[in-house]
Amino acid sequence: MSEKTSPASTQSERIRQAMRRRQEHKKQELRQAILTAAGQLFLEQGYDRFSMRKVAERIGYSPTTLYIYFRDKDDLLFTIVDEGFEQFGQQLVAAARNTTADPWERLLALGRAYVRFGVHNPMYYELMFMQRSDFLMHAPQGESTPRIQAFNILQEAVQQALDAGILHPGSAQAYSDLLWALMHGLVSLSISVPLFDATRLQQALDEAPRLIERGLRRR
Amino acid sequence: MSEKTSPASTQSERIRQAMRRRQEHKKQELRQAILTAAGQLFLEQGYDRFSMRKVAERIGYSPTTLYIYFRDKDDLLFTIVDEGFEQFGQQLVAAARNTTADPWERLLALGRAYVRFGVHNPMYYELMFMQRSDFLMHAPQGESTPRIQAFNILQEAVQQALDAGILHPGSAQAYSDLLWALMHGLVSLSISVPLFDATRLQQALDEAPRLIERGLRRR
Amino acid sequence: MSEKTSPASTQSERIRQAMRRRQEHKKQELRQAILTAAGQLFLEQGYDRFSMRKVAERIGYSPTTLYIYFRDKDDLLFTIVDEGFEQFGQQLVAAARNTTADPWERLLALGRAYVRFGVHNPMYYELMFMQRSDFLMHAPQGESTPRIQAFNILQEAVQQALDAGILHPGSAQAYSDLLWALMHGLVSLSISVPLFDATRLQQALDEAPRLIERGLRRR
Amino acid sequence: MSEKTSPASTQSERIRQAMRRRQEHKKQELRQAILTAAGQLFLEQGYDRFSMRKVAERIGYSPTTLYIYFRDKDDLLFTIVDEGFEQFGQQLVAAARNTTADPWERLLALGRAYVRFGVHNPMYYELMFMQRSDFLMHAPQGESTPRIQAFNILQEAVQQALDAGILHPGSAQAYSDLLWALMHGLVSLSISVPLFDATRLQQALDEAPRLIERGLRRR
DNA sequence: CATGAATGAGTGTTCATTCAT
DNA sequence: TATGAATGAACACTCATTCAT
Repeated sequence: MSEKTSPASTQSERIRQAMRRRQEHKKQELRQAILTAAGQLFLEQGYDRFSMRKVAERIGYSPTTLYIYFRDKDDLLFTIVDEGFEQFGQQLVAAARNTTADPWERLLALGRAYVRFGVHNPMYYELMFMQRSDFLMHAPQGESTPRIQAFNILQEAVQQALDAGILHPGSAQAYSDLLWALMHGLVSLSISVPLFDATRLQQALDEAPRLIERGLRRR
Repeated sequence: MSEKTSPASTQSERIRQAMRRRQEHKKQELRQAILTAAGQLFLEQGYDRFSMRKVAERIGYSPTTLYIYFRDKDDLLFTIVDEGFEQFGQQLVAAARNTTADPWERLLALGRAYVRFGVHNPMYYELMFMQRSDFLMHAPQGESTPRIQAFNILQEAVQQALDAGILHPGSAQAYSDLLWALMHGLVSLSISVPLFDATRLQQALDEAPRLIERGLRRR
Repeated sequence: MSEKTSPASTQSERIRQAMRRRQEHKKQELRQAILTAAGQLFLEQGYDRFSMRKVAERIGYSPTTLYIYFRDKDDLLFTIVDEGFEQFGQQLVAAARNTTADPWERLLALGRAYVRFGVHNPMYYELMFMQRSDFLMHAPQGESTPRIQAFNILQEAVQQALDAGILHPGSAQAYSDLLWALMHGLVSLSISVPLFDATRLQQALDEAPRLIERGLRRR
Repeated sequence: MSEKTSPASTQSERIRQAMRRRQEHKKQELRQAILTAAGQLFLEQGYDRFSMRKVAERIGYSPTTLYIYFRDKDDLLFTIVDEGFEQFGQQLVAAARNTTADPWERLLALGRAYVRFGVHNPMYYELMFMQRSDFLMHAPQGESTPRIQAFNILQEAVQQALDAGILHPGSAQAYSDLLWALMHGLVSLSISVPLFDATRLQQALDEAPRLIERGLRRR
């Protein structure tokens, strides 16, 4: 009677529940396997060579099976994008949290986190911001706020910096969009333009904080 | 004897020549029609829904006909991209030329020209810098310098500004990459992220020169 | 408990198994239907008018379906060729086995078997030795010895005859190649030269053993 | 007045005739160029990769032009085959003529000539006897005897040898068909079976006369 | 004579998806 | 739950050939 799950339950009820849990577990495992395989495939072959069949083949299940876990191709990509936004949001939040004291430092931290996320998760990034940015405005399954919300944090940080008198007066949105554009430009160029290689990216990144802080022009 | 086209020519020769000219004209017209239709289709449906057959249908010709004018699908896209780079290069050069005096102004003019090109020619831009940036390193038909050369002008402008002591000392490449990233970020977000609409783009653009000139941080 | 199929099995398990068997059966049937239709088409229209789509049409399935059963066109042909070599090998072996005693008789039996195979299975023969002899050097699926191995039996028979002192001394390979050429000549002429009809083939065949035994020249 | 071509002709008539001759000459030249290019293409790419377009491209004329000189693709191939049979016939006749004295030697000479033709002109041979043997029974343009006539010479030589009592008594046709089969087997194997390489062919050829003369069996 | 333009028919192949089981 | 079977739609591309000029 020490089982806490539900106050009064027969043994058979408990067994059935455990089975269901185990099944649910397995189900989640396969679901995850699909997502993982899809991610790999996407990374290796790119968006337009990505196909349900190839994902299925990769995990050793039939293509049909994928449709048990995902309504259609878009639903799968959608889910990947969701996971992407989840991690993205977390990393931005973490970056903001670690630097509560100094608003300026927080801005820089957010930028670094953004670029790091993109460079370390090109697959997510490409889906989220390059190939399927139409997903941006959809809400993740079960939630009501669109994914783009993840961005509020940047705008808030800018606003706080403005409030603290650290930035030249101006529109929080315009400032944060400029920062977004700069970071997106760096990440997306490094993803899609072979010429813009790791070295160039790094050198640009090294210079970026100065650009944001004091601009390029000498006085 | 009043016909000037060629010193000694029979009437039939002249007629034939005129016919050939007319045919050539028609041919160029159709070729252009293909390119135009391809552009529209591309804009409406996006890169991965683009197909030769749809282009053919759109102009009311058989798919086979396209292959008279273009070797294959890539050749068609290639041609579009070429035209894109042609205009792109010209507009950058023009922008640089109009502002010979002030190196700083020239930088800003280049930036404005870049963004304007991208925003006014999203189809070109998407092919050139987002979907088929592999073309960047190819040389256009008949030439030997890769298309990317169009960029030297930016780097040169940065270098001149450095030489003039207008910029904080630093790497010309890193600076110009930063500027490129910023502009590319603005253009590509406005192209592929519906949320990043004209208003936001404009507000960011209005602020951009100040960012570049003096940064965001107040002193 | 009287069902013998597997020691302990529920009824539903047995039913499922039977279903699977039936399905498997059906699948093999369709697979065979494809091969048969392919064979017919090949015979009627020849190698270069052979197409996957026509095969599909012939069996009343969509072209796509063929790709469930065969990786691609070559795989289909490959499979036909495999079956051909299987039968070919068996018939040669059987011919050799039936005449173990007399090495000379074995040679003749092999020759007869070769020609009979070719004449009775022109489709196989054409693919195996005329149109896709590149398959000769591939190994059948799952095996490692190339298909051409089927030929060793002829060379061995020649060697045995040489060892037995029945043949004029000479190279086993040269002898067996000559025999091969003679038989291939007969079969391929009868397949591809309409003029070389059954009667002529038969009359040549009747004379062949004498040619091989004592030549044409009178002494 | 020394021009002999036609008894009474004005100068203009003669000029026109010369022009026509020159044109005719040019026309024949182009026709020949087409045939040559077709031959090369055929040799390089094989029967089923042969196409009118490629021939046209090779000579630098438009595909349409080929249709001025040849009714259709088959007509072109037909013409090639004709030329093949022409040379083939000549070489056989020459071989027979050079060895008038000894009927046996003549047979061998014919065999050698046959094989040499096939090996030196695989393109002709393949069209004539392997891929388009349906042409065999057509008559060349303007003639009435089918191309296959070229073979009478072999049958005649056999008959002469029979008459001279040099061969074991038997059917001339059966004997000549056997010889044909042997030679065709050697040539066609060497053409279409990569495994049957030059060395093996040569060794078989070296042994062939003995096979024909006295068979393989030791007495 | 030669061609440029054009096409209908056809090729092998891939894909997302559904249905019955 | 998972699957095997199947398909309609599409794709890029090639070919032999015709027509008007």
